[in-house]
Amino acid sequence: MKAFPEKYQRPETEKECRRRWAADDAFKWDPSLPPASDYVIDTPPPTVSGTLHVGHVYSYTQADIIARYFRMSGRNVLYPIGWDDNGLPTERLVEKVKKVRGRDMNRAEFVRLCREVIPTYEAQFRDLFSRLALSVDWSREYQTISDESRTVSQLSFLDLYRKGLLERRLEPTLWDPVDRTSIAQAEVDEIERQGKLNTVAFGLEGGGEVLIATTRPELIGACSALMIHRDHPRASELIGKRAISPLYNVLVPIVADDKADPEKGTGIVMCCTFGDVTDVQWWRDHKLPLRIIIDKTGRLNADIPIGSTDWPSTDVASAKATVEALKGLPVEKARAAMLQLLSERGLLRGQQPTNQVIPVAERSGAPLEIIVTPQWFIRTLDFKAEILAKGKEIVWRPDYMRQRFESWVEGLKWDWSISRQRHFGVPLPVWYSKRRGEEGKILVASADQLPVDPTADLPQGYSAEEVEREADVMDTWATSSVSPQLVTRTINEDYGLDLPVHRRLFPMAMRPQAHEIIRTWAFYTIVKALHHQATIPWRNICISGWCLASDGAKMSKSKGNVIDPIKLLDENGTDVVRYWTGTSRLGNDTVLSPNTLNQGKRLVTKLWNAARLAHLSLQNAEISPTTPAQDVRGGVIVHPLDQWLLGCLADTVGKATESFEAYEYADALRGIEDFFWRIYCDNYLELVKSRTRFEGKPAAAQLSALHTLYHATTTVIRLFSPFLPYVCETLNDLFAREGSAKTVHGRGNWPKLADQADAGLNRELGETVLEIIGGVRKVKSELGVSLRAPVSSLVITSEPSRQNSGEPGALLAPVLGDLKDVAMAQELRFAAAAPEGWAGTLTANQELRVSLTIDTAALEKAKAGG
RNA sequence: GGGCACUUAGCUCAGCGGUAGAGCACUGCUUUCACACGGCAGGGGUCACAGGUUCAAAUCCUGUAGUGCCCACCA
Repeated sequence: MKAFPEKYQRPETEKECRRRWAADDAFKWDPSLPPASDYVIDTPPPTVSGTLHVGHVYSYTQADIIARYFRMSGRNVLYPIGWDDNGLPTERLVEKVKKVRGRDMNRAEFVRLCREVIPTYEAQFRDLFSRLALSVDWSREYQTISDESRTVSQLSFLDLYRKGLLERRLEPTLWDPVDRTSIAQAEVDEIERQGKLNTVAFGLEGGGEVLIATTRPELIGACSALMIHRDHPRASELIGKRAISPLYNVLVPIVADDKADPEKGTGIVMCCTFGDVTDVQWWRDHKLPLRIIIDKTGRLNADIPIGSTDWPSTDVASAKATVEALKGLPVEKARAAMLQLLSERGLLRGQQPTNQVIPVAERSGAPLEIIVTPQWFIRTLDFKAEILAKGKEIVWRPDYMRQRFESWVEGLKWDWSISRQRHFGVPLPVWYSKRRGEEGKILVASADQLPVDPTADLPQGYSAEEVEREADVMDTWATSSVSPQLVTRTINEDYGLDLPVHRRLFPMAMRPQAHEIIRTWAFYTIVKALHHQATIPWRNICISGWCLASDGAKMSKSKGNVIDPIKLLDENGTDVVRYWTGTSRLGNDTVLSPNTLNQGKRLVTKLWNAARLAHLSLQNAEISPTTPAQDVRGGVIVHPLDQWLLGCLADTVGKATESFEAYEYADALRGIEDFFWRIYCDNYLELVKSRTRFEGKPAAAQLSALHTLYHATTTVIRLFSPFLPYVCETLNDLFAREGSAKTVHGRGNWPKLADQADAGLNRELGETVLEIIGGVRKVKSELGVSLRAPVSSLVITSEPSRQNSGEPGALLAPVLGDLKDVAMAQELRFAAAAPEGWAGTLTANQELRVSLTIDTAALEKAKAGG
């Protein structure tokens, strides 16, 4: 064995471990092993859009703990890593860093800038993940914007298009007027703000008026109907009549619909194309005309065909004046202007403040508009039942996270829009024909020409003049939703680069991810697997919670409670930080608590020192340990306390294994820690010291102790190693015999239950010994003397009720020497009753005499039974 | 408005039908002999509240309140 260093040199050791893991290819998937042992992880490719977050540390470490366990347990783990580097977040980052605006540049130039900026940020993530000791296979690193990823993503497009699951449709879409792109339902956030509910008077055809309430008066021009509930007092009077919109004088039908709440506002609401999602539904249900007055930048149009046949006005001239007054104004300003105009004419009849929750774009924060543009949609609404069924086939960890998925699917209102009017993404692989006779025909790229950029390439058999080029790109989720397929490089039986590998690896074993992207990443990945192969993408999904600041609040820049993960690692060391993540189970949010970090620090130090003690005894010993089970059976480990310790260890191994198999790594950690501190360090090491180190002990007892020490220490190191990879790797190496410098994290290196001694071996004896040790410690503590203070006489008696059933000394005979040593007792004897006048505990002059009464019932029973 | 989770010692959490647990913090003691980044002992909780089931409830059921999240509505 190597010499044991005085102190644990953390930064150097961490580096050395990483070097060795890389040199040994320790974390590579081995294709030559039988497929049944495969354990494939669908690692989240982090969005490379800026700052590292402690949340990354938290969730990626949890996944790694699981990965390390499964690898050690013998699975052939494939743990890939990639970077999601395209899409809106990256564009915004590049715009910030380079101080440019993507929309003012041509695509090629902007993409060049993106590719220039990305590597710096990827390097930061690579550095963090590597320091975290993620046991990923770095040789499989990929980018979602690489040629290969673009090919796979476009293959996914081809397959869905061919199956009719992906369509180009001209229809209302959620629109971000700041980023000027269509977005998906999943990218919608909400903000709360103060708004005003305005009561506005509409005229009635043939005289009279009707009052409506609206928070968006600037959309009066887009009004295509008024909606009223059947139970509204004026329902019978109004339904079927036509109203005249103020300022535009457009004739709009008054329509009955039960979604109009008679209690809200005036009970009569205008339907505009489009103010919100309900408008879209009304527009569809009642086949209302489309009246668009807002453009893609969120401003009011100048060109509004009022007066045309499907946009009739009773006073076209004043309508045009209104259009003229509002043209080019952004919605907020148009709203103010409109209210001004209404109030000048006495048409604004009331105003009351109201708390509004309005939908905004997640990325830009801009209030959304709903705009009619041609976009590409993946069909989801027609497949809710199938998607839900697939969700039920997957094991959600924790199980309740499935509910979030299900309520999201049940609440879907839009198909999945994947086209984005942006630059840096995977291009939609299509053109539109301009050939005579097939104008507008969609020309899809062929599989063999991928990856394709329609703005640069052409469809086979067409000239540049014959096509209109699709300039949109896919949303980043359209690509990251095939993250498993990016790894297998194959979509399904028909499309791909490596079908045999895909057949072997897909569906995968496990997806780790955070809960806030269940509605996006988890959902989209499930949809893609369903559409491509009618299957689930993975058998398990592990949902991690959030990391909160130490005050329990969400970390955010504005609160100034953000912690830099690199600093956290510098200050504490990776193992300590990983310990903290390991104490929190899947799905639970956690606070970054100094207490827990401190606990981890203590553990690492204690582990180091306990190993050092064992090492001191073992380094010059000539022993050849086999397994705990064999050494007990083979008569090498003969001492009852050694057997007891190994029995406890077996129990710990069994429980930890069981917990890990259920993905309850936090339970496993707790059990391992419990054994390590309470049984192993606090008691066993104290008990065994004399037998290993003092002269004059029987050789058999010493050999027994040394073997036990070796087994217990090396097993504990392996048990802790998924959590504390660096210190465990280092310690494991120090105990390695010459020429066997295998990593502790190697496949199959998890302690096997079959190799352990019998669980619970000599349990009663061990517990009785602990009771005696505890009793002596308590006496010494209460008397305020050192634990090392010698005891002149230690007398042990049984509980009064047991006193007739025999001498406890006979039962404890084999461990008397150990008890004497650990208690520092010069004399140890058993008595039927406590000696007269001792009264349990006492001191006399310099002498410490201790009398303990213990319950030996269990011990006797065990003796009798065994 | 619907759903989910949580509410246990000052703090962070475990326990989930059978005498209240851990770590940190607190108090006292303890330092040649692995570790003072240690050890030992101790104080501290009517397990959110109210009902119910049970021989027995922190644990199961019902309801209430608070916290967080998800979803929906938002004229």
